[in-house]
Amino acid sequence: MAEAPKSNATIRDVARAAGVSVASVSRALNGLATIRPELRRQIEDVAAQLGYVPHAGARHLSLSRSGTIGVVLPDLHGEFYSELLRGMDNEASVRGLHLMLMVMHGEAARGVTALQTMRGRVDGLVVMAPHVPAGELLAHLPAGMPVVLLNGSGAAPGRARLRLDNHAGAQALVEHLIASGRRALVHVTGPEGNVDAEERLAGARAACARAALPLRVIRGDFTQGSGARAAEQLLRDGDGVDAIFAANDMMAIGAMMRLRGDGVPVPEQVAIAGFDDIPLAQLISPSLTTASIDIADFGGSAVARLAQVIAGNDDAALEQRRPVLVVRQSTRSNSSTTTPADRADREEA
Amino acid sequence: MAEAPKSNATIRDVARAAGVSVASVSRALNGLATIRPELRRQIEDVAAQLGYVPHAGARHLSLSRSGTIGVVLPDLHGEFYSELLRGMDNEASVRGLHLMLMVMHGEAARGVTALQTMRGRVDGLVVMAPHVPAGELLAHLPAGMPVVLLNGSGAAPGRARLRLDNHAGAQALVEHLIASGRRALVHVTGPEGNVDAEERLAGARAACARAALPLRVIRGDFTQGSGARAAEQLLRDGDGVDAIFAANDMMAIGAMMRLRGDGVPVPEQVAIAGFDDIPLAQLISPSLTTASIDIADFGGSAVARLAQVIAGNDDAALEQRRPVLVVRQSTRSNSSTTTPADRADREEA
DNA sequence: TCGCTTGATGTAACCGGTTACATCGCGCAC
DNA sequence: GTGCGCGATGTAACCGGTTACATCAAGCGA
Repeated sequence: MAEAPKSNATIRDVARAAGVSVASVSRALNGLATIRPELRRQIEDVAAQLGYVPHAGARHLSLSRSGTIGVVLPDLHGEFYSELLRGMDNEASVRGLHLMLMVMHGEAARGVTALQTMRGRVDGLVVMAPHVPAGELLAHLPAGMPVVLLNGSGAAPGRARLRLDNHAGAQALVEHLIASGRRALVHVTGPEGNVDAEERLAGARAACARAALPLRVIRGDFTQGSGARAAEQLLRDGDGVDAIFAANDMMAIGAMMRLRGDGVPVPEQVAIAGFDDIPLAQLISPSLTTASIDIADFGGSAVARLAQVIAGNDDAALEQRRPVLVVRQSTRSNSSTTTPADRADREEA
Repeated sequence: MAEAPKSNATIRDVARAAGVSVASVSRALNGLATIRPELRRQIEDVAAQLGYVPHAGARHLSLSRSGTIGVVLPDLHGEFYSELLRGMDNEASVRGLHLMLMVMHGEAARGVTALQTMRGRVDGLVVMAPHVPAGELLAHLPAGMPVVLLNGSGAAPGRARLRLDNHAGAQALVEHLIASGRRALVHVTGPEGNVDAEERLAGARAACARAALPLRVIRGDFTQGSGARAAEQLLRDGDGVDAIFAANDMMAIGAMMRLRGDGVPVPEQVAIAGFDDIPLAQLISPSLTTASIDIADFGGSAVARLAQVIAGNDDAALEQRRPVLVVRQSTRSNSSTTTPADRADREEA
């Protein structure tokens, strides 16, 4: 067990106390250059005794490497971001990197300029900003700042980028709904201007168009509450909707709870599907059919990719991930139905 | 809109380009000292043209302030930590502070020594380490590092500290269960060595002792899975348990899903209660009775408190927060029962 | 014995800011 | 006309590390 630091000794204090030069101390403690083993041990002893801990900031300045990467997120609400962060943290921890958090709170303008203050603070950034065009983002970055873009919109030539194939995911989901007999479909969108939301909408539209079915669209904002409101609207209108595809799981869950609260059986009368596959999706009952991203893995990959960019070996390619359709109870086809709730719970338990 | 940085100009580059000294540039850009307004504007222009962005690390070194605080968490799984982090981020953002994340991943030893590397990286730490004695934590901190302890165990004289009154919360919860007619109580604990878990157990024991009722105890580990396993064990034993109090919401939810999956009506046959009041608790159906902490607010307060400590004006007192009992559907007393699931959903919708 | 190589150690410049202190120039009072 | 004070600006030290380069001593062959 290491000694408790008694003071904030500097490397020069250690050098003085050990009767050597700062260079020797630095070398001894970093195990880098050739140094007499005996001297090294002596220096280590003195350092321990003084409770010397290197000043990370100073080291950072001279190495021009901070060992820290910045994570830029639009928000922290809900399980999506916490899973993403968890995956990032895992990967960063393995690589000995620290994570600095930056949440944009929806304020695109302020958030984007805030990125500049990252110069000299982080070695690179993983940016998820679905409401900001990639071009604008990049324009505001300190020159030469390594970046990995997550799911942004617009072109970003020469930049590493990870994207979800939202279109394919949404299309597969809606095709599943249609295949299981649903005909009157509603899509609850994400917030306006959000790329992911727009692509999911497009995917849903494509699937409906191919089947020559209409698609009703209600605007949401990715919050559980907006999903519930969409459900309310449908309850008021009462025009025989038999499937709801929400652009993310939280809205799907909001809608589901609202419908069930009003006695509408899910999935018997209305099937519900989401997008993301947050942990909650399989926990809830009926469990939620969704387009599954391995969110934590996605985050981890982003960090791994950034490490590549920082190291200078990255092909700057665009990597697409295709979500996989996970069919659960919330979209069981009405033909195979028996009784309401309790039976449903059993299937995935 | 700010200019896009074209290079990584330093303050000396700006000084040279503007034909002034670095001191003037520093003064002009920080708006600190007296400087001729005209000169200031000229310097600002040059800086903008060069796309100059101050190097945070360098500034940090000379100011010996990083504007960053470290957040040390035991884990990131589940909604508890994401809510906590969200509250911290909000408060930090208001105060213009950055957040650096450190997750201990349960490895107490490695985690504790890792704290030392925070020297020169952060201005202070908010530490939540329910499995590490406060004394040991503090012993490994760089000297003079401002700290706010969240819910640790052991004494920490002279340190700012925020704690939950786990004992009172658990006691209130169990008293509620007893008051609503439950007699055969089970407590599912958190992981061994976790202070919060131990205090909640003690609170539950106290309530039972006062009512002269026995309390069966099953060990869990705060994960949803362990809650489910506890439920399984009870199902196997089949000895008429009528209430489960889990030491956190995730385990309560795990147990609830497991029981319902097996056809055991909740709350009719078995009442279930958790602890924390994560967002999911009121989302799930039946909604979960729990001891509510305003998690985000708790996190925000911790950051605010740390800011005080850093500023040097903090009384280093221990602040206790008492969770409030939130009664929801999962513990409705069996007397008022009508039909199973659907009715239950309606109450809090 | 001397010169040269080689390995260990020390000296000082540097990373990029901030700021105490020195300097400079100007206006005003004598 | 001089001296003084004062506000604006410049110089250089400093924050705490790393490391290129200089230095020095020891070892070895001629």
